[in-house]
Amino acid sequence: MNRTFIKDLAEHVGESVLIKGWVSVRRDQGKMVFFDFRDMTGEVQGLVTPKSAAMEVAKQTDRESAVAVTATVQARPEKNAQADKMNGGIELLIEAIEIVSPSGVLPFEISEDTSGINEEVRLAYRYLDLRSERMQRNIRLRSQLVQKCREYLFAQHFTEIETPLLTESTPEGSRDFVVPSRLHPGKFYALPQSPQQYKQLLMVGGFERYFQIARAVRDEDLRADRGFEHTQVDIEMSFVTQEDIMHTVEEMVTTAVEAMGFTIKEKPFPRFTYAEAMEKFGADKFDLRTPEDKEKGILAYAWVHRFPFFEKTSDGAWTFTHNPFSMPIPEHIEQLLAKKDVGEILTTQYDLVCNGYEAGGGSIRAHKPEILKAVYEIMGYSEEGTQERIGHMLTAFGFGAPPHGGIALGVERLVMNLTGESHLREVQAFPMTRGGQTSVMKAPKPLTHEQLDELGIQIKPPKKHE
RNA sequence: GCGGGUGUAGCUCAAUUGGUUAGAGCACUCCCCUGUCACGGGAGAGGCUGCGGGUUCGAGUCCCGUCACUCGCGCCA
Repeated sequence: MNRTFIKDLAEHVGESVLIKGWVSVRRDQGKMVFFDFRDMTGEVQGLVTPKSAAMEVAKQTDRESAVAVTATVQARPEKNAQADKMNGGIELLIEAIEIVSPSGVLPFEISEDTSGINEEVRLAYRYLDLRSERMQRNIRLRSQLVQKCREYLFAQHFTEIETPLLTESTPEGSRDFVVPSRLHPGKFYALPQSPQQYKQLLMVGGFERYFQIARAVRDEDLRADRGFEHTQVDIEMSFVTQEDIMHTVEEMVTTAVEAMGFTIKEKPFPRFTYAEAMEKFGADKFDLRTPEDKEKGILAYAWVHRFPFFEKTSDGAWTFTHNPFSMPIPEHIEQLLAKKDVGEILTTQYDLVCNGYEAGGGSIRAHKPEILKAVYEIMGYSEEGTQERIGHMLTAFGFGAPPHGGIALGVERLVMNLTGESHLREVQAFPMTRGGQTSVMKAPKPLTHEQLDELGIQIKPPKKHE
């Protein structure tokens, strides 16, 4: 017999069916035993009557065991119907239960919200935590969002391209995660903080419209809304203006979240200059929702643009505020090339804000070598230093580089907005603890001496604090 | 790196001012129960109070150290 999905059972009243899934709960009344069964499509009640041959197995069928159940679908007696529940009008009259895979005693309760459970325990048994209703909903919602974005982008003639994971350390930005090279002892790859340089090179490579569901990794201390790893919808387009990109992103986000049944507070997304945002909200990210909006789960997107390009570091040097590869706004190009009034130069950077979070950011890039060079000069790099860091980009831009720009949207941030979750871990399948330990498995771990030798790495004994 | 919070049964928590045998709910085991739906009723098992040291006649409780988890700051183009 073919398996029937639980959501389709109502179409099979009077028929014998085979379902497969898990036991959510068993209610044993002695002569009669009730079950709630669950598969990826839904839930249904089953019952074993006194004369059923399944009674003996039913008594030993524990919660969360994987089962295959043969049963007749029947309408519930009227007084026992549950109108508010999925399949509340039907039930399964069980003929046989096969315990496909039994479950031991659960380390914590997964039939209720698990957010109150100790994080270490949840993550040690993350595969059980993932069975809980809330985690199932969050992870599926995440998948749907990515699907909708992909559908939109493919419809707009984007090409999905993967960029390398083992790459070069970026001198700017955050601390790199590094990977030792066996073939080149003493040398290291870095994991990407973003596909920034590769996606720009893809523009030089003639793809014009690129996207990637990209993993990005940064070795900075964790927060509730920030992990070592995150995923971004990474986009880059050629022969476009800032308006074009903002329009495309806005349309993608709107199409995706509205297709999923969410409501957006204001369209087109309101825009604030950085100066306006700082004056009005005291921050470059803010929440435009009223208390009623929050209750209704409404999404309040907004753009922030016209950021300062540079800011002073503590030792008085200039550094970029967002992205050194950005173009200044058109009317400030001369000023940048002349390196005049550096603090007043504005960048083409635009950030997408939603419900108080920064959901993404991007810019028009400097595709002309002299503009990029000027940025590095302002930041105090010598000719040689600039060549060392970004000489390959300057070279590439010398071969008919199209004007281009893009954006990266944080998938976790977007899903947090959709679900109302305030913790990154609730929208990632296998997150880390705040201390950087992985779920289920216990990385990071020491390497064997053989592995270390092969990599040419010597581990110093940890420093003793006096 | 800094600051706050937490750590007691498998899970969530309680335990008066430092005081006798550390309790409860859920989960688990056994018994009873033919319409339950977080079923119900009865009985039972289950504890290195994170770890180490100290103060005290006596420490889950006070002190010092340490570890883990967590929230924020620094950091995060």
